[in-house]
Amino acid sequence: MSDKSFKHVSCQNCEARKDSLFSNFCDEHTDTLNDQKSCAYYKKNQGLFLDGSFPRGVFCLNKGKVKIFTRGEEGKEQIIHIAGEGEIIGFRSMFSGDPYTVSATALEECNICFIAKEDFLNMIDTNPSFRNGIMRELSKELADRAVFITNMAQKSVRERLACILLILKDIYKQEEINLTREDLANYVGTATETLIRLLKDFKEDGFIEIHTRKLEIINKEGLIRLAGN
Amino acid sequence: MSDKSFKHVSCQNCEARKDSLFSNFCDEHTDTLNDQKSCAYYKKNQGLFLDGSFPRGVFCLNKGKVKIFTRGEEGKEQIIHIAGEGEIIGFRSMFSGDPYTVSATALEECNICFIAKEDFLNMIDTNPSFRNGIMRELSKELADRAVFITNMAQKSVRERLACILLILKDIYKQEEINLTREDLANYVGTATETLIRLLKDFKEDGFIEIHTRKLEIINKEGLIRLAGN
DNA sequence: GTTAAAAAATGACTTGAATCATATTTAAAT
DNA sequence: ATTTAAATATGATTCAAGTCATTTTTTAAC
Repeated sequence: MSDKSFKHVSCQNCEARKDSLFSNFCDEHTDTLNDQKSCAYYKKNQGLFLDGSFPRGVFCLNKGKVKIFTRGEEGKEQIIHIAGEGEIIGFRSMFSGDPYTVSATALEECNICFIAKEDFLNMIDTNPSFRNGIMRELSKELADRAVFITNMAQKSVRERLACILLILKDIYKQEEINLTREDLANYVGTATETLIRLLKDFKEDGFIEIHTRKLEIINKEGLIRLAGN
Repeated sequence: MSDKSFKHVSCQNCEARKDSLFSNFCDEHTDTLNDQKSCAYYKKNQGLFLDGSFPRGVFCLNKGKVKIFTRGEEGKEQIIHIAGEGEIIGFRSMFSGDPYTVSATALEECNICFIAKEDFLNMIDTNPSFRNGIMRELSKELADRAVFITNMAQKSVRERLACILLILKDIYKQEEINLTREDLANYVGTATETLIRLLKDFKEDGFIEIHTRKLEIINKEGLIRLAGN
């Protein structure tokens, strides 16, 4: 399962790249990218980087899911984002000389490529359309986080869970949502016990099906109505 | 008070520019900026832009304070940020073709310059050091918002109020903090009544002094301890 | 297959903070 | 100065959601 089929995807043939900010690279740029990147396998719960450490480059997620999180005062995680296939991870910290302010950990077996800071910044400087893509992405995330803040401030835990399940649906697509209850609670911003109780409610209300730890959304419309945005 | 002394600051002599992303513009670039910008006076509660409308350029705050906010489901405001002198407002939406996702309103009498989208984007394309400054700023805000989300999720209203007061202290500097209780509540993410009660507590605990609507922080250390980060 | 450990679930209890109602103060308008 | 409206303040009540304790289930390790 975790054999070499996981490793050394070429950028030219990378399916994930089609959904990524590298998607409109010309052949030449793609070749260069392929030469510069290195490719690695991450097992479940393996960290990509830690809050406080210094960034040496960016990660590009070929296969799997990665959680991006901060830690609050008592060390409790707050998940800020879950990255899916094709996402570039950690590019926000390329532009300041500062250490990471978030941590990233593989949520499942992942295949992840790495591009050194120098090469990445060179792409930014020399490829205006790529640069624009990056800036657009930065802005989009800024907008997403404003919504996240507002939801945290104004919605009930129940409504927030509905929101998060809808977000996860978009990330996991046809796959079932596969997160620990604790991770899910740390994304919604609630206690694990509360989250478990709400999942039970959602099951009884016919919004989701629970297959041990995996979740399947069976009434998206209902969740949208509940989430209320 | 709100006479023409407010208007037509030149970029060359602008005090606010020294604290802004335009600070290391060379003389030539500063002259160009000065030619391109237009200058306007905003009265209290006047809007700069509204969520959903299309951006036509960026605003540069010369004097005053501006709140950046979203609206939740029932129209309740959530303040995301309060901009002070020298801040460029609305540049996040320059990079996508999308409408604003937040609104901006003057909190007091303001003097605000405007730079058309085209001119601004031209600066980004032709001035790498300015561009880097902008990208650094985008990243910094992204980091700030991750902290904001975590605080919302994990801190009590009391702790959040302490955080926000400290943030406001940095924005208002020597001035007293001058916000309605409602705005402050909409920044902390709580009900106005709860906020009022907590301000009273903070006064009794010797953290702040209340001069009718204006707030003065008299025990910063205490607030830092309470805020806990 | 058995054991150990981690994750998920349930119950009982407590409380922070929201809501609703109303009063008082401050600021703005005439 | 007087009226009106907006902002601030206070009291009473309710409830969503947190915490702590314990049990059951699932997963991983040997």
